[in-house]
Amino acid sequence: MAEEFPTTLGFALLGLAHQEPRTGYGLRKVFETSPMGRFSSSPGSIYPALRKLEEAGLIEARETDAKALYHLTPKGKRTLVGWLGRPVRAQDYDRDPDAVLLRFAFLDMLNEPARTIAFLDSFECAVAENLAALKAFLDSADGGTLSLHGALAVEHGAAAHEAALAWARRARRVIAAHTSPARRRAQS
Amino acid sequence: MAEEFPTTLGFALLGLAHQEPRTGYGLRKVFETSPMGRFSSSPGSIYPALRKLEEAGLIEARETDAKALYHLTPKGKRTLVGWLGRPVRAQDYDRDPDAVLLRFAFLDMLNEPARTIAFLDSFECAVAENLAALKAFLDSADGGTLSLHGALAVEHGAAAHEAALAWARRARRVIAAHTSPARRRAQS
DNA sequence: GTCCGCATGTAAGGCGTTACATGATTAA
DNA sequence: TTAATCATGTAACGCCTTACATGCGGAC
Repeated sequence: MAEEFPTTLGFALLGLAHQEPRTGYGLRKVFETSPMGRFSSSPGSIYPALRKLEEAGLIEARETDAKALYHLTPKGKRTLVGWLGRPVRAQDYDRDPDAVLLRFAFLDMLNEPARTIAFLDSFECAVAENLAALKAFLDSADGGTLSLHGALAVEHGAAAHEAALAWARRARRVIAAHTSPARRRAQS
Repeated sequence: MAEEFPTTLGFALLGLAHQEPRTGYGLRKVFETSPMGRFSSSPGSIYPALRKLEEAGLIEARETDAKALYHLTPKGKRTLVGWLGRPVRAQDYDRDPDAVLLRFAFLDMLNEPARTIAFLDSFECAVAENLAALKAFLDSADGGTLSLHGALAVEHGAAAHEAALAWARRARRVIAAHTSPARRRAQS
């Protein structure tokens, strides 16, 4: 049923372990000390998630120096890269914007600006679609069913979407600027 | 454990049933045809939630015209009003912004602009606090641990918070304008 | 010698998700 | 009469949450 295997939390762990092998505790610390905290809270979710990733063959604990550091298996890396490569659908951003941004955050591991740009393309489409839906709802309901407060609440959502669009455009510029002469030469 | 009884979905149902008594199906329809859809999805969550609200004595099904319409009991109304009156804490907005906006949307049932203003006060504080935390994180981590993509992802969050602040200020103006001469006379 | 941070878990509970099922009424 | 909409559910499953529990090592 639904079989979306690694959970958002699972992908967060996968991405972090790929950045640098860590212990379970080390992973927890990241959640506690960064905005990534939204994806977890304390051992009750992390340790079981790690075990499931391990059972699925996506990570392995390697004993290094008396510490068991988790690192990605090839399969784990494939899974992570596959996740990163998915285009952003409107429902993705609607249901769980945080997960979408998590994907963006990990996208730098690919070191392929073109992938990031493609991500931002689909991101903008998705957000624009959701924004249009909100506006359509406001137009259709306004002057009737919707209270003043209700309309304002929907407008909060619309404002958030507009901010996301502006962010995406800025991100695109930043990425482009960062991929200037030096890197572009190194790539081709 | 944690005993936060009515779930966000529960409060959504409470608020909708208070606006106007509806059948379970009628409530479902609201979720399917409005941005409130974020709080539910299909019967598997709504019917059990309704039963729990009924068992807790917050709503009652009244047989009207061969249809069972749910309406709030006095206790249900007290619970709802109590929820609406809570100040917004930083963690509230951080953990579940949607729930906070849902509260705002229902706030009009009180018909007390002062309450709405108080809500917006605490809302702004909460958002500002979260925004400051994100900025502090960016400042502390920048130039080191944080990748370009990571920093951009955090900035997306910051942009959303700033949009929320701007929205709150605008909402305040709209509410104030709506409470102009005519209503103000009626109130005092 | 005590406290704090490292490090790793388990147990109970609840809630939402998906998917399956069923019937009545009304419109084509 | 066949399809859609109204109307109400159940069952399996999984995941997160909270809270509890434990042990080691270093610092003061």
